[in-house]
Amino acid sequence: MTDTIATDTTTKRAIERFDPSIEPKWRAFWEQKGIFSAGRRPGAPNRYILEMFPYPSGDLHVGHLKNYVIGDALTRYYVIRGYDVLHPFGWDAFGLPAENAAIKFKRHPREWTYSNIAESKKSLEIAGIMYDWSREVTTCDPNYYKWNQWLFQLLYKKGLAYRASSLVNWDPVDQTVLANEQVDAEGRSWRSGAQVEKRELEQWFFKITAYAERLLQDLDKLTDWPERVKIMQRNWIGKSEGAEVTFESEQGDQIVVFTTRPDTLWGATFMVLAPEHPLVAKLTTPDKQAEVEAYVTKSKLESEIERTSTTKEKTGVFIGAYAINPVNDERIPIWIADYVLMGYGTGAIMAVPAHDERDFAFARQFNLPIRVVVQPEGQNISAEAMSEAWPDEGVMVNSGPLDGVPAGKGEGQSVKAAIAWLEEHGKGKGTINYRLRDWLISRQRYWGTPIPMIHREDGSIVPVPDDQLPVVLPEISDYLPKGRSPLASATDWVNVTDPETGEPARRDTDTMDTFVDSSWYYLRFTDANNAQEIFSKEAAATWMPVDQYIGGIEHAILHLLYSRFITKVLYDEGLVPDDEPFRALFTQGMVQRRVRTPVMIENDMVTFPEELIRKLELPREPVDETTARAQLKLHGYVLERAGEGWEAISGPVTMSKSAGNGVPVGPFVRQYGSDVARIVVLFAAPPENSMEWTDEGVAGAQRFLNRIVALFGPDQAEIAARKGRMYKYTPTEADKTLHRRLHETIKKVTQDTEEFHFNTAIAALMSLLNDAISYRNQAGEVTPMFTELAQAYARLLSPFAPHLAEELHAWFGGEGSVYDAGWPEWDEAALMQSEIEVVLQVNGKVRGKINVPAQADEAQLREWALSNERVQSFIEGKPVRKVIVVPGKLVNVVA
RNA sequence: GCCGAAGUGGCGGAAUGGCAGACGCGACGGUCUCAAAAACCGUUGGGGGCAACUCCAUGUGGGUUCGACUCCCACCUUCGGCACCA
Repeated sequence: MTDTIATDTTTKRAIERFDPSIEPKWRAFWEQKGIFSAGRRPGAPNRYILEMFPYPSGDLHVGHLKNYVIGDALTRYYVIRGYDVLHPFGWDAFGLPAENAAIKFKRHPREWTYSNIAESKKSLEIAGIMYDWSREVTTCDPNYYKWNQWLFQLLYKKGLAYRASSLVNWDPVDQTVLANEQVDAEGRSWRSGAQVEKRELEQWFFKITAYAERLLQDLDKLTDWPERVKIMQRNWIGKSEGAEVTFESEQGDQIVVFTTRPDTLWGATFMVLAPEHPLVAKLTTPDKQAEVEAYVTKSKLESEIERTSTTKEKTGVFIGAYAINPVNDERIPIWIADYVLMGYGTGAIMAVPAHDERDFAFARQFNLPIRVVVQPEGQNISAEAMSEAWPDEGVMVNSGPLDGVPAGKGEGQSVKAAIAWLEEHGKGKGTINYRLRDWLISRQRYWGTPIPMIHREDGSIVPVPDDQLPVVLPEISDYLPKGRSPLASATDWVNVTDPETGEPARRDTDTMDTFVDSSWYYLRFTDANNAQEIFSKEAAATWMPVDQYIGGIEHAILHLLYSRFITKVLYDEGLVPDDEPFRALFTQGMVQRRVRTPVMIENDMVTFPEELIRKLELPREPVDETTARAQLKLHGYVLERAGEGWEAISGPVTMSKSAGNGVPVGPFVRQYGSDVARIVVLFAAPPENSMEWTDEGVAGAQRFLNRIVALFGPDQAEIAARKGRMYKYTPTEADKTLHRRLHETIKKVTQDTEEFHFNTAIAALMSLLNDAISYRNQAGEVTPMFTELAQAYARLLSPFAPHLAEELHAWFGGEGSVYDAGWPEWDEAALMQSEIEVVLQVNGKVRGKINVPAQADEAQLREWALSNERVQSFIEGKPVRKVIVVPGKLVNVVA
């Protein structure tokens, strides 16, 4: 920090720069003093701040850092404010990627995972992200997954874990079953991207549907969650109210349908079953057999994307059978069609083409009858003339007991009336349906928590007794996926004796979905080293719920919904104090960076590099420059000169290993400092937005820290010498102004930090720095006011540039850590100005400004405004109709 | 198709009913230097004017208001989520 590199010609003071080599000593200092250890301030109000724990992917780049920098800034803010803060870290270490990497690099998943953890941890330490490492958890450690197994058994005992055979999502590449949440809209696996197939398998499920209503209702309690996350969860839970109505086939088989419009039952003209519906085989008449089987087979083979495409023409087959409409005993044909999904409702619908868009399209496609039962007000629609369904309000017609009732959901309206009628006549009942499915947790893979259950020879299942947990993942040599769990090949491990009878039995060979591991890890942090329990009630009561959870929007549904579910289960068990895990949620935006690819230009002809040819499907043969630019532009690329050669520069894309645009943490921090990286990330954009990482942004952050050092560095001894002394002096105007600016800044930084407006908090600190520099240049010496400012500045900087803040604190004679120095408080009185500027408007346009005493009242302001020359000239002698006076702000004269 | 968010200088963004463009980046001019970099000083929304100044301007069109980036209505565009959910 002492390397003088130039001389400022105006003040002849040595210029110093921010030196990143000061950082390691402060990290060691914090570590040694335990500044960021939870429980350091017993009795103080506490905070639990948590970033979503990562999958250990090895070397971190600065894009990974953003999440941690936000959490670290908040942690430091609350620590300097005097809170006892829990800020722990861990590793979501189980899961497919380790196994896939193990297969690819021929290393054991454990070895690969732990070496990644060591590397990632080093990056975080170098970056000075401070965690209470004594509470580190690693999900692939038996001391952790033991409690995963315990949790599984708790759910089992409560009837919330069950085994069932069902049609499940099968990923043919990763060779495993996936949860619904892990399959995207196009029917592709979240990991492998492969088209998922449907298979009938026996699997373990968690009964999350038992909590559907609470998961939905309690979203309203989460006032500090982003609205869009809550909306996504609401949509995912997908509650709809309606009725179940029982139809009967002519042979007497009961066919239950779910409908949200039981009022339109009288308009049902046919019925549709999902192709997979269990009654299809039984009901199909012999003459239709071949046709129906062909259709069922075809729809099984069709990919999810083809099947669910909304633009597709409706397809279906009449199965030859008829059902009786329970409300009017009408005989209606039964069809199968793939637009009816087995996974929703009952897999069977009554079709009311007049009032449902899809049924309408189907009826038109196959010439099925349409009957109007809701007549829109003031219209008289007829089935023949309809060009689209009428799903809206009107009055019920052709509906027996419902005729004349207004169509709608409210009291005294058709839906309620229909449900009442159905219940009274025993033909159906009001019901609520959710789109949420139970959580399928079995995985036929090696690298996960073994499911702690034992299968007896008679087919029954018993849990592994608690005192035999954990069921340790066995060592095997071949973890290649093969359609059944690789664990099945560990025969010594699989073959056990029944804990109750001593008879030979077999272990369950599947492992748990990694989302089970991450659904409760935040609870383990409260008591991470407890060998007796999953966590103690007291520890959970002390810290839970998490006060601030920070992570990516990509977990809006999966992880957050599962965590809420598990917390509710544990709450019902009396183990946690609150039935929601995360009081506040913040979803941060991505860090992006442009990708630069060198391009060959010879004789004005451009040859694209191989990687761009493949990625953007560009021509292999050389093209002229204009064509090249146009082709690149289509993909958001520009062609630019770079030194001697040329580069194709992409638009900003998320930093990632695959895009090759990550800036590694280690080298960056060593060259520029972690404080620079933090300022870049926090200042560039609001933290919820994505931000572009640029060299200019880095230079700007560096400049800011350099200016701080250049201002305070040369004066450090003098500032330190004045520390704690009280001065009696008559403040100059400049003193008063700087004092006011300091307190304005304290207020703004405090408020902005609490609201996650780190970019404006840092802007305020830059602004104050600019003022302080001007002040110091004019004063020409270290004044009492400058000393006051310097002391406060170090503390205000501490959440954002912690190493420099600690250095400043030490320079200025501070004892111990800046984080024990307390956060500066602003003084409202200091914000007052004796004289303020008031804006004068004529007809809403600014026409002048006057300086007036701050306490000037309305009458005075009015007087001054009206007598103002410029105001007069704009009134142009017209009569003044109205004068609006906003004391302290403006006067608007309406003429 | 449904739901949601957003649209402000060359760029990131600031201002949630009261001076639009804080802070930063970039650009331009200057100081220092043999030169460059760094650093420092200044200018920087657009039009008009020698100037004091003035007009226009926050996606588009309307409205409410003394006053609208901010509130209301309609539309356009972009992004995100869901999507044959009965």
